[in-house]
Amino acid sequence: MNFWLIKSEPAVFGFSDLQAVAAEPWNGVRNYQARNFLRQMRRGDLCLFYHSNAKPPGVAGVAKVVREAYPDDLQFDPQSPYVDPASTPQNPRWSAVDVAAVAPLPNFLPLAVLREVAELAAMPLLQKGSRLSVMPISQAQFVVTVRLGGLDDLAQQLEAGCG
DNA sequence: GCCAACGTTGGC
DNA sequence: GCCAACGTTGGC
Repeated sequence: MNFWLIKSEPAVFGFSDLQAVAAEPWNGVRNYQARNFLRQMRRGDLCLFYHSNAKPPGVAGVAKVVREAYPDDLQFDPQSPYVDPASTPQNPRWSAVDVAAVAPLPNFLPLAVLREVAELAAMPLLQKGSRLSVMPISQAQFVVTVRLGGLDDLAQQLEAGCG
């Protein structure tokens, strides 16, 4: 299993919005590096759900991948701001996955708190200039984060290897 | 292929 | 609102 961090602006789509639906297409990603990470996602992979452009920004919950990469519909939609005229159904440029909520963090973890955790110092999110909306993280980083966030059971399951 | 200009992200 | 960092575009 792999672990990821995905960003969303809560004013647009926050973790509570994810909890309100069975699954949500993670589309509109228009950065090649982020797209390539989307394509590496596998069913069952777990994601930290990060609120960007928020007050405060931080990790709000845990989500999981429920459908692996498929062509992002929005690239063909002339009405969408995410349309890409250079993309064709025969050769789609952009991908989406579907994600579903697993659990909210009982303790929301603000970015400022994450920065103080030594075990998380290498997380891509915390690197200078990091702007990717989808990034890989290690299992250790995921476990440390969800434990800090109050999901002790999930942390324990993953450490026991039966996650 | 270089690089300046521009747009976007996202914390503060 | 500001601005640093980064990606993309397009002229040459």
